[in-house]
Amino acid sequence: MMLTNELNEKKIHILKVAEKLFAEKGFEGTSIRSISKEAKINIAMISYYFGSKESLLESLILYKISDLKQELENLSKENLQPVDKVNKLIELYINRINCNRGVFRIMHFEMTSKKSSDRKKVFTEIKMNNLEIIERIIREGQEKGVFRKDIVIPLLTPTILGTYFNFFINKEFYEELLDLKTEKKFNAYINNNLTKHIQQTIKALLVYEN
Amino acid sequence: MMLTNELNEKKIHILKVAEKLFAEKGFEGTSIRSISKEAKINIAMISYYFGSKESLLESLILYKISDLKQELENLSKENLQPVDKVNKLIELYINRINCNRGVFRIMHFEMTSKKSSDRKKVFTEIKMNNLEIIERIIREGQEKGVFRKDIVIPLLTPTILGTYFNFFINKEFYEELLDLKTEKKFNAYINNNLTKHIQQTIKALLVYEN
DNA sequence: TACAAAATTAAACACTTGTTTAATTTAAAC
DNA sequence: GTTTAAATTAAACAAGTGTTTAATTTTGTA
Repeated sequence: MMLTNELNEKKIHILKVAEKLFAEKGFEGTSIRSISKEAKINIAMISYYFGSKESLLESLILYKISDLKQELENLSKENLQPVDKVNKLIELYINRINCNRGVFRIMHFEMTSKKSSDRKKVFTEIKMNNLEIIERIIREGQEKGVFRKDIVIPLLTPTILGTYFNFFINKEFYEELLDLKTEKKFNAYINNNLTKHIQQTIKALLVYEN
Repeated sequence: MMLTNELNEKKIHILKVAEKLFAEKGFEGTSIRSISKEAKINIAMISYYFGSKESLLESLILYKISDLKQELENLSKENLQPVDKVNKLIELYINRINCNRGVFRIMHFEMTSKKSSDRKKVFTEIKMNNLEIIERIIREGQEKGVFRKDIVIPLLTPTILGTYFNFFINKEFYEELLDLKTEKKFNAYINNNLTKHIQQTIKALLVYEN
């Protein structure tokens, strides 16, 4: 019955459609029917391929973030000045998340209520892993005497990701305020101005002495 | 038919129950039936009192944030050093939002899909207003020569609120990581450590020179 | 007490949801 | 060409949704 973890072309097609709709309407707000309609396949095919809506989401997330870990790992081993490394980390993070809004929005906002505890474990693991990498980079900067010693490292991620997500959540507001009404302008602002803002913020926090 | 905007005891009771459930399960995830069950009233009473689930949410939001504007207004007129004023602003913001998680979570996370455009207008107005007050405070600090001149003021809010929300969204992760497993500990951490982290971050950004 | 308005109720309504069934078509293997 | 498994379909299913109805109880007033 084709209920495997492998991804063929049709499964990928479905995942892409699902991602698009999830990004627009959220996970709960997107029905299997709307996915099947948009993907031009029969409703039953989704259960046939993925088993359930939940498993579909799981497949989507795994499909989308599988190589982020490796990218971060590579970065942490690069030979860069501490500040540059952090800047690059932020740039990589924001760009990556911005390219995969749909999934990350669900991961960050719609996971609170659902408590499929094995999935929670997977996410906790990912977060733990990312935190360890960041920790390594910060400690390196501290040892080189560039960063302050009293940084609460686990709170850096909320500031980095939170700034992005809050900006993104208030998309319409900032589109109006900053004249970013085309998708191109909006993305350009994120990749330039917003990323720079976050980099400045984190740098200031890391090196500023009272 | 009791479809007014005034709030009697029973309506407030319903709002409180709704807030609690919304905080736990989200707006879409909370059914009118569950509200009526928890509030120990008949399902029909909610339509009877509020008209619809949407209007119930609207009532809840207005009920919860009606006096925040005044608080901010008062703060901006206080006679404080720029840094202290910003710190107090952050403290007030975080405390206020943390006390009204349920509503703010919905306002920030569940408004993307729904586009009841008159409600959007109300929120845009609130955001605009808050931004103006922050702008006033920052400009004051710039004129006094304490803050940098090149601050992108509209991006301060995403960093302040985003940090909080991202921390809150990942509640379970940080409960584990930082040993905050009781509600008391968690709230204490927010009111002390997290607030301080945000204050440090914003201060560093505002006064740090490259 | 009698009357009218308000409050409350159980039941029904119309609709959407995710999932499953059982029949049919397509594809592959022998 | 026949057989067997996979892919695809339309239809049904069971459960849940927000809302409305119409009947009943409670309340306040004359």
